[in-house]
Amino acid sequence: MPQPVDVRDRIAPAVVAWFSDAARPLPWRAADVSPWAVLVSEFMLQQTQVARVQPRWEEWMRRWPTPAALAAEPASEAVRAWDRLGYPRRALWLHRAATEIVERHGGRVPRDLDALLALQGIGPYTARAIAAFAFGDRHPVVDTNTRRVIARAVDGRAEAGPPATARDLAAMDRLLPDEREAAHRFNAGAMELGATVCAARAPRCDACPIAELCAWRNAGYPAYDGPKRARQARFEGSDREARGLVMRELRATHRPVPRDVLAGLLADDARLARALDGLVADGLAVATADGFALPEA
DNA sequence: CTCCTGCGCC
DNA sequence: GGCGCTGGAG
Repeated sequence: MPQPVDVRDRIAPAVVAWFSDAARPLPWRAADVSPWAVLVSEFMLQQTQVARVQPRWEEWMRRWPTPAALAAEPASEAVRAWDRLGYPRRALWLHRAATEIVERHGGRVPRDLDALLALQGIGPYTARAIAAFAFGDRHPVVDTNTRRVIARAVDGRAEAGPPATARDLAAMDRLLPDEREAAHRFNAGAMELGATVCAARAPRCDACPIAELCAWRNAGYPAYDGPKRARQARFEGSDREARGLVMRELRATHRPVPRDVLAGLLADDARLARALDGLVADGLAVATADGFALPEA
């Protein structure tokens, strides 16, 4: 059962108060970081945990402190420096976004939501995260953690179910304080709560600042009855693994890698062929006379 | 095994 | 709305 409005209105203040003590001191949350630094962190954090992102982010900020600095280098360097963060298309997108920022916005990260959404690799989540966290503007920021917190605290369900962007944004907007700074802190605090306390597997309700307000807890933790999320396919032996192996090889050198060298990485030649096709289609690899290489453009 | 600050494209 | 995309940690 959903919460009555008066209970719902107590959620944000409680989360904001909790967050002022509980916030992890992540470097991209420091007061003096640039919007570009926030943007880079948001790209890296798409589907990737904080602990893995932090060292890569530090390196990137030292090497490319502005969009212009990154745009001045070939995309191959971005892919190389992405290292093993996973989903290497994000490195390509980030490089492209830097170029677009230089071309369209004079090298400054735009503040306007539609301008942000028009950049490569920036979708509904990342655009609002940048507007909210880098510029302090009031927008609902909804990631997988926030969706789970809302599902539990407001809707009384154990899981959020499949994403529905418009509905998710509206749900967060209803909880969001009017005042900018409070909205900013609630956006960040709700994500933090989902990441550190209201965890998917093992929620720590004893440490939760809104436990007494939580519809799911107050209903006795009913089991999730919605659509089951699809099982993630096995990674060993998958095409994903093959892509990763090829990319690791391409990143390790500045010269084209002959196809037979790549074939030595994989017993299954059909799998290699699919991986190469996919990587070329994604722009992550280019075929040359001497083999495959990272893209320079 | 499941989960992770999503996105672009079909 | 559904699918594919990486890799590591718990």
